[in-house]
Amino acid sequence: MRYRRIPDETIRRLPVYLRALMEVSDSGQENISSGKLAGFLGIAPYLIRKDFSYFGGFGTRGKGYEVGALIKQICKILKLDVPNKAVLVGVGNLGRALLAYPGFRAFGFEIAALFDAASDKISKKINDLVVKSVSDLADIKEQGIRIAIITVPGKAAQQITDELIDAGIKSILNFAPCHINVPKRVKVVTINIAMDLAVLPYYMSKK
Amino acid sequence: MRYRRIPDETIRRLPVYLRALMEVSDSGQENISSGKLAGFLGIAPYLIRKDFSYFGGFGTRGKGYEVGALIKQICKILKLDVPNKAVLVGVGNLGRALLAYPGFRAFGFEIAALFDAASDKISKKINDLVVKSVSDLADIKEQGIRIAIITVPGKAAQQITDELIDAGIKSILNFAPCHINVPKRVKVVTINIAMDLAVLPYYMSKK
DNA sequence: TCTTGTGAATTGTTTCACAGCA
DNA sequence: TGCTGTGAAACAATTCACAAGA
Repeated sequence: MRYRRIPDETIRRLPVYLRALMEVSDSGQENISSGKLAGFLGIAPYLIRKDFSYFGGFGTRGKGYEVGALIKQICKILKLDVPNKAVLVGVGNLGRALLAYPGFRAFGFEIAALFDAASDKISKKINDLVVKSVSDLADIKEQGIRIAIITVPGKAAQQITDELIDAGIKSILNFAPCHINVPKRVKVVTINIAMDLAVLPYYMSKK
Repeated sequence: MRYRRIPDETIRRLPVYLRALMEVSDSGQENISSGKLAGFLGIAPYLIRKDFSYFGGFGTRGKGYEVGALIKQICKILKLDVPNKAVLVGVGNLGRALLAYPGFRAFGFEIAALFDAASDKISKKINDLVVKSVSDLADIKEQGIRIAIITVPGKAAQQITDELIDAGIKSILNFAPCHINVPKRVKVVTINIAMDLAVLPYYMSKK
């Protein structure tokens, strides 16, 4: 295939493939076809093939894809082949739930620092990590952390974002229910739980 | 504008607009232009105008959109103008965090029933709700609950989904890190926290 | 003059159909 | 025979440019 920019949608699906492949691998299977994978994932087989083809065909005709090799390849593409440290800002209910969430580790992520604004939380220890004051955010510079997870109230989100960027953060997973302004070089993914829920009644009424 | 199907992406943005408009309204402003709103949201002004235009022009040229009327209109489109009850299945860390999450209420959602599989959680009371056993899921039929939020481990997700559908659930917000099979008439939105995080290293390395 | 509303152009993504290799 | 890989077609969403109303 001649060179083409890799679609963002393809990148978004790679972790989905990765997780499914890790499960297939655990079950001992060494090969899987796009059709089988499609059954697992609810994604069309031709879309799976096209997605994989952007990175150079590593399937075998008649046989499917080699699971182990594919896992390695996707990890490499996504830069998950090295450990990734993240800082969590906002140790409320959601923040603490994320801290206990096992899904991050599976992709090689480690939450390596905690910050909060509330004085009653600062200096408390959670999961072997001491919660620090947001006024000390600059500390993460020395730890080489480039990813931040924000679970602060909307009102605080922009200021925390600015401080994180000053402290060298290069990408952000944002749970605050609002848009945050960042320089173009910084990537933001916003997860907006209430807003994802809010579309359901619309679709329900259509059926 | 001649009739056209409303894009899914437009629907997905409506709650975003709604939340911003509620803030604008709280601040006392009665009118807002697409340009101003664009500044708030990081969405292009012409896209905002096009989105609103699908529902019939309710702006005024030279002046902008009437905030109160627009809020009412979007609520009506999304069917958020009536209270919506939801059931939460899986009262782990994430489930409890969602239970405490104030964002749902702002859109008129109420978590009206809790279920879990773990016997040590069953019959416990959280926020005035008693946790029931998943074997009693059929109970929700009588309560007229049509929306479910699933925060169970991946392994349990499909079985819970099937039982929810038997119990009359029409749409699902799924936090389990896997695809769930449902009949076409049921709408599923999956939020996959770890997978949203997993794309960040890729984009970081591009800059 | 300001700002909406919208056809047309552009860009991006998915689906199809099938050639070609194991 | 089974399944990949991929151009081309179809579909979907965004961006542009500008006419027209307040």
